[in-house]
Amino acid sequence: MILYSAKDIEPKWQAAWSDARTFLAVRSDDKPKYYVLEMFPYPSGKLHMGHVRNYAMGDVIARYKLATGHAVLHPMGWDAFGMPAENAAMTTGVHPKDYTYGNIAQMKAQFAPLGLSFDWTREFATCDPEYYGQQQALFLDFLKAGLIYRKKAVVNWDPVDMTVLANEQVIDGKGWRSGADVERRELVQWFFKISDYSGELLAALDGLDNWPAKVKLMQSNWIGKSRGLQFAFSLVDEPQGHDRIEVYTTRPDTLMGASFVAISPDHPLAKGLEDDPAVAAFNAECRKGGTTEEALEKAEKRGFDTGLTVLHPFDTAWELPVYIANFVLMDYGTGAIFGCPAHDERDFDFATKYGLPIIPTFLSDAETDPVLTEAYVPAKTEVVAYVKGFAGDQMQTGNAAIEAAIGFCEANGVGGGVTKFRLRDWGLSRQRYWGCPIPVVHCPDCGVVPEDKANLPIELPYDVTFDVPGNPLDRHPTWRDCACPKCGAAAQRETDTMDTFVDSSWYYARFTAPRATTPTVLDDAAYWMNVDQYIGGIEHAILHLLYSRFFARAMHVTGHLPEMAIEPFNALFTQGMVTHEIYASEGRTGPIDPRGEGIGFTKYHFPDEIIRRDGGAYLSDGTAVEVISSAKMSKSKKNVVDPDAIIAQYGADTARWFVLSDSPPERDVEWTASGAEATARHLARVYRVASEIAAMDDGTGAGDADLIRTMHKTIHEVTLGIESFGFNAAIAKLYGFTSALMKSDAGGAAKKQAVRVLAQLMSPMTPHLAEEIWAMLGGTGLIAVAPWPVADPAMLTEDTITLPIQINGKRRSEIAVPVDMPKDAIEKLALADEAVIKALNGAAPKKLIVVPGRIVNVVI
RNA sequence: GCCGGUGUGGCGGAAUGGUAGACGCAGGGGAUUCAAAAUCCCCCGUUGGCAACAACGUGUGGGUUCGAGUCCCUCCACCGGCACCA
Repeated sequence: MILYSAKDIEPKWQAAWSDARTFLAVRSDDKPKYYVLEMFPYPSGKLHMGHVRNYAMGDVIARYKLATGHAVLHPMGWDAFGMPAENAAMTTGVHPKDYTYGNIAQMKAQFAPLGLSFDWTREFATCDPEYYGQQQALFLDFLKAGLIYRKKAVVNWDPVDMTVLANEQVIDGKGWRSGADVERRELVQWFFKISDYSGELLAALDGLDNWPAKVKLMQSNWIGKSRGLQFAFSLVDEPQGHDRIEVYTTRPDTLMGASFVAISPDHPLAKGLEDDPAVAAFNAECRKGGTTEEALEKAEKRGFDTGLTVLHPFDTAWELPVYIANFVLMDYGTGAIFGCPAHDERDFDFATKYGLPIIPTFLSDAETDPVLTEAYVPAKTEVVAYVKGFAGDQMQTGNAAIEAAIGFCEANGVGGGVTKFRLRDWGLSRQRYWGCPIPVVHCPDCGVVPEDKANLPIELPYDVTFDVPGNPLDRHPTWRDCACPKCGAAAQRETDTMDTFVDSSWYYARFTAPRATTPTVLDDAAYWMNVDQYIGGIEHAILHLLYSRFFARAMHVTGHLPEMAIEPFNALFTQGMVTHEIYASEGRTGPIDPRGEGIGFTKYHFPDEIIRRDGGAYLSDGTAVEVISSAKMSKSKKNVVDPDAIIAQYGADTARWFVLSDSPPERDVEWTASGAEATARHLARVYRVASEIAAMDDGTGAGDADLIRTMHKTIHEVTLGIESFGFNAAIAKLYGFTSALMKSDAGGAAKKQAVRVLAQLMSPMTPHLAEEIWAMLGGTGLIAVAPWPVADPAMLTEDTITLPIQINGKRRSEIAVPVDMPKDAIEKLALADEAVIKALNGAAPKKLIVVPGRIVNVVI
């Protein structure tokens, strides 16, 4: 018996592809181009199964497109800046640069045995000066084009470590290392004017036909277009010279129910009142905790009565109290709101807490002066009776009421209707070392001066230390010192670096000309762009993808991309995670750091430490282990399976096939040892069957026609499956075809034809095995570039089909009919069916539904 | 808290509004073997029944429809995102 050995065949074919330069992206005049891109990885140093899945999917597409005659661009690179390298520097003393490039080398070595069809000649890392220098050039062009500006913005401030923290480093409102209460503090930072594009980024979502609807919806909600009323309350006294409070509301229809005004603790008026120690203390209290919207929204709603009052715009005898409230955000609208407790749950709670009036403006019936026990929030389409309103009595809530209210206010000189977006400008400044330096200089005379492009790249200095928290660039003895590009005087560099999202916002464009001495080359970009298929995690649905869409537009405005590339990703696919069971036992290993292993009293175990028997799970010493349901593979939970080990045991084809076969690609897939074994067994079976068939004489057999028909159906189904990302369904069809091939009594000629097609259909998933079989059956050249098989349409239809017969929607019988039998003939046949006759019992059916080719339903 | 998604046998899952459970795993039975491994064949939602078959069945509760896993509403659970994790 011939045994299948992945170990022997996989390196052989990888070398063959490499020698033939099979995956080199080459522009072509006579082939259509196809650009397939998977979100590039952060070089953590360790390839995990999630990577394998992501890149296996991209590889299926890339190889399929190659076989269907495209000039394919399938590049790979590294999203290499970021916090982990600095954390490693702090904990182990390794330099971020050495750490990062070391990790890249390791991961690249782990990629090799997977047999992925990358064009490695285009590889780059975002931490290469050749890359980030071009990014600095883009920054300067964006700055010149007015797409970048400076303003104050809040950051998480650790008052003990005296450093800015990422949201991830704030745990329950405390700094992850110091444990100190985090404060929100303002810093002057650089911003991209993404909000200038709010309307366009929203409108253009409509054209993204091959994006998941959910991603478009999430982006749409994130951009958050709203229609509302902007107006001002007059302050009764004029504290600190303020005579009015500007308010934006999306619910002007509740204006008659206003019972208080609340301003953000960061509102100029609130800050102006800080001479009062009580106000200062309250504001300081509000500034505690992290900056995330989640933290702010979940915090207890608190208010401080300033004692100030404002006048209701429609009744100057009506004074409303002014509160400072922790739930009002300076970043939204005007940093001030009015509260209508009757029709908003949060305002209702606030009013109850502080004893404020609750004034209904509309009700479900005409009841007057009711006492509400909770906020009354009518459904969008509910018709309500207004007791206090703008347009009289009966009216729908929702947009009609809001527009009516805006119209009434405008007519009476109270503010105006405005359209606002929720999307905020993108702050790109980071107070960190391991990122792209922002290429500006602070000159004592000229102020903020952009660097000369001739001085790019502004390289990160290597001689830095991480012994104290904070940005090493700030305390570097010489790196900051420079000459002002404008006047030549001694000046200092900006020490902030760029958000790593900047790096990943244009790498797809750089891949089209990765060695160019300009950010892009228009001619190459015009040829390869857009990305025809982009693949990555759903966790990037909003930020990364939105930033990239903005960046492509900004790059077009500054002449770095053609107009056709302003929506850089034609099609998007978001894949699920790879998960694994978690094994936990009692026992404390002690916290290593606040985020690491050993939190609480649970000890986790790697899958290969576990022995399954009698339906339980045990360690080798017999200790029982709790099996916790599957979750995303993570180091802290130890529920990881190392691709290296799987490849060593079964080969890359098994790993690839399994991660593609077991779940739909957009859903999570659970890695199971038994599943991997079953896959290995199946691939061995395919190999064995192919070997046996290769040894057959060319002849005919009784099953020839059936086998060839099945073959054409499989070609059709697998092709459709690949094109629609139905990899798991396509693989199920390949199982079926293999089994048909084994059972068939077709002759050698037909079987050889079928097995060659089987190899071709499998080749995107299991390329090495496919090449081996192809060679075994005398296929010409590499299967990777052999033309994709085409199904004969005539082979896809059957002459007769089985129609199920339902009685009152329940299946009761079936009839076999010619595929083109007319409807009335089917009706006659159905009524003649034994089960139908019995059920009708002589009566006529109430209704007879015939869906040709599908079903018959007899309604009695 | 807000936005988005998911929920189907013991398990992963399949199913243009039209036969629910394809395909795979696990399990059971058999063939082969001195025996085992490997391989091959059959069975396999739940309940009742020897069986034919019947009833029930796609997270919960309602609705639309001749017909709902699929569409609409409610609730529950879990997952992703929430602007400095990448």
